[in-house]
Amino acid sequence: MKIDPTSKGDLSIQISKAIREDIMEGRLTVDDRLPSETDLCDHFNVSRSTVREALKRLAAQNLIRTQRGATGGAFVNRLDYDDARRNHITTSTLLMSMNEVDFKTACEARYSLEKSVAQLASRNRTADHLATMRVEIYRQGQPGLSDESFCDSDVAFHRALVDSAGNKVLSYQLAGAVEATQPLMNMITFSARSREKIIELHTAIADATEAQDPGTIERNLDALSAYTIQLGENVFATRKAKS
Amino acid sequence: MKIDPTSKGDLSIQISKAIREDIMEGRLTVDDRLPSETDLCDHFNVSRSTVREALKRLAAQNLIRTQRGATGGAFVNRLDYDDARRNHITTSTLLMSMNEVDFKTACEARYSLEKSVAQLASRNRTADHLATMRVEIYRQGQPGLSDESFCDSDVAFHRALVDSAGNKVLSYQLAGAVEATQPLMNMITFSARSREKIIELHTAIADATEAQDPGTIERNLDALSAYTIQLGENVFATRKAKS
DNA sequence: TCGTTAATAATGTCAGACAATTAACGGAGT
DNA sequence: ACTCCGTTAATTGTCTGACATTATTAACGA
Repeated sequence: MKIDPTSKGDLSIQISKAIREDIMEGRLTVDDRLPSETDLCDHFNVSRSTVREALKRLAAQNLIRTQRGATGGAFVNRLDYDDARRNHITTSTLLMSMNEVDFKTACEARYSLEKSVAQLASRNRTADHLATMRVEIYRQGQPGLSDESFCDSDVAFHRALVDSAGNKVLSYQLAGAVEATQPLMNMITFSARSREKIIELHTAIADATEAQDPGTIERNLDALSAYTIQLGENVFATRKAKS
Repeated sequence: MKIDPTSKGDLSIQISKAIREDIMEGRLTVDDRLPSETDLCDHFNVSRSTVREALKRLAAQNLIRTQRGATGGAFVNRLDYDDARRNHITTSTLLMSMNEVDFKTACEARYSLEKSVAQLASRNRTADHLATMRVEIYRQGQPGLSDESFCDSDVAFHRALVDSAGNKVLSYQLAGAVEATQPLMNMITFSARSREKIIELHTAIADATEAQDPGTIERNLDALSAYTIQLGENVFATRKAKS
C-alpha cells in the first residue's frame, strides 16, 4: 500500500491508482481484505469521501467488491471470465459506435478474428457445442421468428462455434469482436439479408466443425464475410440513392 | 435521464447505471454535458456524495471526464482507441494472472488470434510498418541488450505486425491477446530461449509480410507458437525436477 | 484598448453525523 | 448442552453543510 507524495492529479485518482498497483503487483491478492475505509483515511491522510470515491473507481472495474456489516469491507475480486467478457463487449460496442467505424472495417476484423478458431474448434469441438449450433440453426429456420430473435440466435450460434475451441482465453478475446459487431451488422443488414443463405452457411460451418475440417470452416466464414459486406454496400447504395 | 424507482441495490450504482444507459442508447452523445452535480442531486433526489460516487464509477470506465471551473462539469467522453486498448490490456493481464491460465492455453489463444492478421497484413502493410519491424529485429540482435529491453522490442515487433493490417478494430481486439500474454510468456521463457531462433522467425515473418505471402506468415507464427510452448514445457519440467 | 481584478459557477475535499447491514457475543429458556 | 433471541460492535451507505480549488466571464481602471 504505497503512499502518494504530493504529486499531481486528484487525490481519489492517486489513491485508486495506488491500490490498483497493489493488486496488479500481487501485494493484494484475490479475496484479500482491504483496510477499512477509516483506516485508509488515516493511511492516506484524506477524508472518507475521497477514499470512497477511489474505491468506487476500483469497484467500477470489478477489481473489488464491498460488503457491509461487521466482517464486511472491500475485498479483492477474482476477475471472472463472464464479467470480463460482458465488460469487453460493452466497451467494444461503445468504441465502435462512438468512432463511426465503417461497416467494412468492422466486418473484416470480425471475420478475420473468428476464422482463427477454425483449427482449435476442429480439434476440440464436443457433442455439446455441435448440438448447440444445430439447435440455433433449427431456430433460425422457424418461419415466424422475429428479426430480433433471429439476431439473438445468430449470436448464440457464433458463440457456440467460438466456445467449441475449448479455450477460455480465446473465447474471452473473441467476444469483443464477434458479439460487439453482430448487433451493428444485424441492424444494417437484417432487412436485406436472406435467412436461407445465412442458414446454409451456418449449416456448412457446423458440418465442417463436426467433420474436423478447418479449411472448410474458414472458407464458409469468408463467404459469410463477403456476403455481409456485399449486403452492407447494397444498403448504403440504396440509402444514398434515396437521398 | 431515467429516474430510479425504489428498486434494489445501492443508489450510486443505480444512478451510474441510469446514466450509462443514457450514453449507450444515444440519449447522451459525445461531448454532451451532464447536468451539474447539484442538478443531478435534485433530479435523483439524493445527496451530492452519492451522485459523485456514481460519476466516479463512470469516470473509471472512461465514459465521462470532468472539468472544474465555471463552464466545467461532466462530459461524455469519446472512447479513443488508445485508452480502450490500454484498459483492455490491463484487464486481460489481470484476468489471466488471477485465473491461473495455463501457459499452453494462453499461447494457443494468442498465436491463433495473431495469425488472423496474416491476410490483411499481406494486403495492407506499408513501408512504415515494415521499417518498424526491421528496426525492432535489429534491436533484438544487439549484443548488450537487457532481457527487459528484448521483451519490449518483442512486443513492439508484434504490435507493428498487427497494426500493418491497417484495421483499427483488429488492432484493438488483438491488443488484449498479444500484449497481455507477451509479458507472461517472457517471464517464463526469457531465461531459456534462444534469441537467435526468435530473431530468425521474426525475420521470416517480416520477409513474408513484405512479400505479401500470408501462408508463410502463418507458418512462422505457428513455429513461434510451437517453440514457445516447447520452451514453457521444458521450464516447467525443470522446475518440477528441482522440487 | 488592454490588463487586472472581482464575481461566479463548477468540481474537489473535508468533517461529522446518522442509517443500514451483518457477524459475533451472551443470556434465557428448554 | 443446545437453541433461540436480543444486544453490541464493526463496517459500508447516505446525508448535510462547509470550505478549497479552478476556470470562465464580466466589470473596471489606466
